[in-house]
Amino acid sequence: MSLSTKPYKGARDFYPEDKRLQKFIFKVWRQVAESYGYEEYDAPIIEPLEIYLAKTGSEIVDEQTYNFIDRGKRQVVIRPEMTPSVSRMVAAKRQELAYPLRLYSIPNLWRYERPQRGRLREHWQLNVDIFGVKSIYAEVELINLTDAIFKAFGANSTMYEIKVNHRGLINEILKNYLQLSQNSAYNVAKLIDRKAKLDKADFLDQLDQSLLDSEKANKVPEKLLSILDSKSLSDLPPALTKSDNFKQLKDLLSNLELDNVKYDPSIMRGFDYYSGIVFEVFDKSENNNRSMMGGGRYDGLVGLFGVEPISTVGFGWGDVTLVNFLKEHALLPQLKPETDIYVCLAGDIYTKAKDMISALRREGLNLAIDLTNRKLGDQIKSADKKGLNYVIIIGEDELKSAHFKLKTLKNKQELNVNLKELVNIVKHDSH
RNA sequence: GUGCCUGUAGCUCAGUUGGUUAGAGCGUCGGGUUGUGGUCCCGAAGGCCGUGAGUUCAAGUCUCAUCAGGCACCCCA
Repeated sequence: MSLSTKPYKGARDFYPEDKRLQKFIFKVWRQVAESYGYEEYDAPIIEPLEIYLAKTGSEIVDEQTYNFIDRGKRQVVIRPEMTPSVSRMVAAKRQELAYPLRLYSIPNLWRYERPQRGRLREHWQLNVDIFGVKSIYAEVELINLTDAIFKAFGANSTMYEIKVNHRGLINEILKNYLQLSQNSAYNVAKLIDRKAKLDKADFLDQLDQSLLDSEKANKVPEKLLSILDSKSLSDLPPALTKSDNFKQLKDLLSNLELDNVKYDPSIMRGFDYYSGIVFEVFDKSENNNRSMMGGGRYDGLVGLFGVEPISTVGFGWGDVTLVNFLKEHALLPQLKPETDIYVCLAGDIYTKAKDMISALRREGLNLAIDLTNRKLGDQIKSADKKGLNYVIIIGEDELKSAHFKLKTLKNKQELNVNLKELVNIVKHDSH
């Protein structure tokens, strides 16, 4: 019996090629977040169970976390999301932080679930949060930031759609407008969340099961369907347009100068802690039929740590869904290896060539030396296989003349150059 | 946790209504002479057909179980 070479189910190995893509994604995420004034932070990958219990949503904690009892008999969890951690950190230094506080992080998160397209057991997630802003300008900023990231990856607004809704407005609809019981409201909320995945008949069937007879008699299904069919805020019944929540949504939409944002009454978001506006971005391609990223306002989470609550808006954006998006729209860049030059040695001259190589490294070039003393053809083959473009050959002749044979693998060119010329050519090409 | 689909070489797959020693392409390794790769030519290695049972004269092919993977649901990035 031999050991399996496969990575753990739902988790990934990152070979250099994969890691290069990840580095590229993180770089874009960081650049855009920092261009909006967000600062990077991090937290432990293990957290006490309690910080998820209160508000995350029970199924995630009960059934989808990696959790265990540590040697000190503490119940701990490998973080399934970042929001409770950052809330904890902010609560801990609530008095001394400067607001608005803008934070971002790219944690690796784990959830115990069956892997499928766009959903693994592990992913890297960009988390961006702004603390201490009560107005919808916080939401405006984060949605604009989201859009800026898409643009930075080369996407255009026909490739994705930003959908917004308001948790408070949903609650008003369910409790005041439709007058649902506590229990029915809960079930209907979960059902609305699934609406996009159900066909009309199934949706109606499940709606029927979620409601009390008195509610059905009260025309709840008809009223609800009419609301869910709303394509814009102006389609909502007049009774709802007077609420503050409605006004916030309206304000938000009028402040966003994007042509791919729209109100969608079925956007719910899974986490229980959302308290205001929520938003999600969807790939317009049918092949990626699930939410790419999402977020919203959660004004109550910091307060759970025993301090005065702080208004917060944040979002999470997973790398798996992003890569699917980039692939789908042919936005993956050609990424070059980090190594600039492959050094082939003609003969056993490593010791003599060392100074020459060091001199090149001092010029800021990345050099990989072939240490095998194989035939030159085999050495060049290695460079080609690694995807490198430049090869220099160093042998007795080159050491004497202080020149290199610089080979460009792409076009088979071979130049005899000195150190300065070599540096110029390679640097010019790779930067 | 539930459902559906799929397991044949490192990878992608072909294997006729069950019928002798299991196939291709790519990849790998070696060769085509001495300091020059990608093309081309020649050659080689590499499979208990996921695993276990059953049906049959005969199983890669049929049945069941089991494991693994994919997709969908649940939930969510």
